[in-house]
Amino acid sequence: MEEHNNNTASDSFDKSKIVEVKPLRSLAPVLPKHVQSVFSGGYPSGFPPFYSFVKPHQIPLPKEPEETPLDAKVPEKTPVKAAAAQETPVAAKVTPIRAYKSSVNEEVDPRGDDGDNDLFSEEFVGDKRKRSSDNIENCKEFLKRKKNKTREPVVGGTSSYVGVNPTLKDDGDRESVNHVLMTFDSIRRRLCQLEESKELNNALAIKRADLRASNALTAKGFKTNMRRRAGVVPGIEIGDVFFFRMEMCLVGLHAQSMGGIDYMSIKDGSKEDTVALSVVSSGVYGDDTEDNNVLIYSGQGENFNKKDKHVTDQKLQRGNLALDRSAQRHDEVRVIRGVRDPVNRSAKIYMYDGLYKIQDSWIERGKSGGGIFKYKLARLPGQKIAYAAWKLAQKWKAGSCSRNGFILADLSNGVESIPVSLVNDVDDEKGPAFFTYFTSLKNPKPFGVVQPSLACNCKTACVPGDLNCSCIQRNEGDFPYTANCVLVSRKPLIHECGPMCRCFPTCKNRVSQTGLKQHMEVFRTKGRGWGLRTLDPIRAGTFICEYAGEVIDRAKVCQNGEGDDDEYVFDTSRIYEPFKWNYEPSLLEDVSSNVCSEDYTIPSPLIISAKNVGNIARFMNHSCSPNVFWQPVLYAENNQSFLHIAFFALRHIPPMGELTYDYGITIPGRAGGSSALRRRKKCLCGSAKCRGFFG
DNA sequence: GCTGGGTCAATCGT
DNA sequence: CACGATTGACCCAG
Repeated sequence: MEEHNNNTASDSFDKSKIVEVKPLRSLAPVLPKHVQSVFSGGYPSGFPPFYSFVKPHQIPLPKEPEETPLDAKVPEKTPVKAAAAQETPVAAKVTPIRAYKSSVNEEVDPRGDDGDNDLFSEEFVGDKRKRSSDNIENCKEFLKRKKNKTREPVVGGTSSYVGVNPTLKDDGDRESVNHVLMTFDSIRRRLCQLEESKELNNALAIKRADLRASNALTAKGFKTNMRRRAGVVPGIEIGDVFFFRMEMCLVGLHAQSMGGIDYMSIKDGSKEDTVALSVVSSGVYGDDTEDNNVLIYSGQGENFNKKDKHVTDQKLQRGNLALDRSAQRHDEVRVIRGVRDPVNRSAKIYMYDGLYKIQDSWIERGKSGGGIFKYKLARLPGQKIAYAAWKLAQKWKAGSCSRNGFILADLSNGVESIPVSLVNDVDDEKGPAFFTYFTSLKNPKPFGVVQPSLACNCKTACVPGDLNCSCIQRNEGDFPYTANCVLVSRKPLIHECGPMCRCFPTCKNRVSQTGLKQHMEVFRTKGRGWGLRTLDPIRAGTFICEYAGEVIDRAKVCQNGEGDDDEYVFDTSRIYEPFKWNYEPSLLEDVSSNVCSEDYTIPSPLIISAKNVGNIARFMNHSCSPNVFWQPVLYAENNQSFLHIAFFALRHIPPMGELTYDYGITIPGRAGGSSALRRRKKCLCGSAKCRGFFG
């Protein structure tokens, strides 16, 4: 494999290219001060506890809040205060959200009155297909009932699902916000999967999965921060990103599903008044300015009537009136910046950019001649840098702007199709210790299970719902990814198409083999060595990278066990804290679905050392509230199946967000060496749910 | 590959 | 309680 050592070639599929990075020092592990049982008590049997995600932003960390001063113009002290001020003002500790397993359902039998059953049944043979068509039936039935305005039971009763604590429905916190967002997206992904697999059969399409998912949650009262408020929304942090307007509705950031201005009426003594709460800048009216702390916002109202071709002025009513009143009272208005998604041109990404005040308003003539209200909003000083950081990141990506601490443009030296920059604006370290950049596994061992047919015979690309595809068959009939290449559900094992399959390399069932898609950066953290962060916003379920390195056996780990040699070891046999990521079928009325187990089944442990050979994954730090998870992926090469470890985004990750995953805990006595505890490192993740140790 | 028009639709206020 | 105003998300034609 190593004979072609050509760094200049740019074929990202060629895993054999190797690049050398200058040797430098590496960070020694910090040893724990005292011994502690990490998972003391374990979990209630039967269900995994839900992660807390209390402090998902690793930048800035509470202990080092001024890390990454992205904007030199901001005085050094202000961001610190801002970060503290932005801390959700939760008065009392709220009981954690309970997760419990869905019991056998007693939901309404979706069959009966619907005559569409024939659309789904014939072509499918076997148990799984039948259940799958039931799922579709259930969804359709649910949607039909929703249309007929049938009231769904609220939390409690016989329908069991993972709900929102009733006390958090009005006033939420970080945990409830993340819980709602993750549940929303899990359902949305599942609906996409159902829709895409159904297209082959010409059946009724489930369009607008975002709206359907929102319906499903709304029907169950699965929302948070429903009390309308001006100013800070508890649990929502400046810089949070959203991929659908509905997401902002569900967590109380902006209640209008379409309208750009959210407002409410208030009673001021005997007088009724109206206040603007938030605005969503769609980024299409030319509302961007040179200064990222200023937003020119256009009022609402049709300016040009297409029917009678009549041009009208905007009226000082509704949202426009609310903005006017808020301007007079100097109220704070939440601002959400909408930006067109460069990856998916028809989609938009939204970022919460904190509180602004209306400084000025005037009327302009629009292109068609009608009067348009304009509002100048200025960002309140002292808030954590968010939208401006995103803009800066875009400039850095384009190389159109110099930056502090810049060391290397591409750590992978051309091996990745997208450069991986190296920066350190923290200390004098000039780079990580020597290693060889490589994007897959060296010396992999064939997977222990004999597969009857390792490859599929699809002609161009495997199509969701095509049950003749042997790769889809091995995924139990489900296509693991949506058309956007987003993972739908965690599974014990994902079967991808491989080099032996007849389908093209562009087949959507090869997500983990297509290389880096996001702009990544290796950066110096404060106190945690090097870390990995993204310059692009990443949506939940997105493939990030494989854990590349040399496959080693346990004896080798023991042998290397002293010192910091095991710092770069990934080991599937560690204890990993379980968490729920997949959709909850009871929320979908998808009750007959066989929900994927989220327990991985790996017959023999896979141990990978990225000490000498590896990719960006080796720089990802540990967190007890991570935003990335790993997933075993299997595909065939040279008549044998090989297991790979693929990393996916656990939730949306904002630009400049650090990527972290749970390193797990080494089973005592198994790790080799005299004491397993020796290897454990003090955790500095700063999460509220921090276990204190990892490794 | 990109744009622009068409379609469907959720939410809150009136 | 129904309807209107708003315009996002996505699709398809050009």
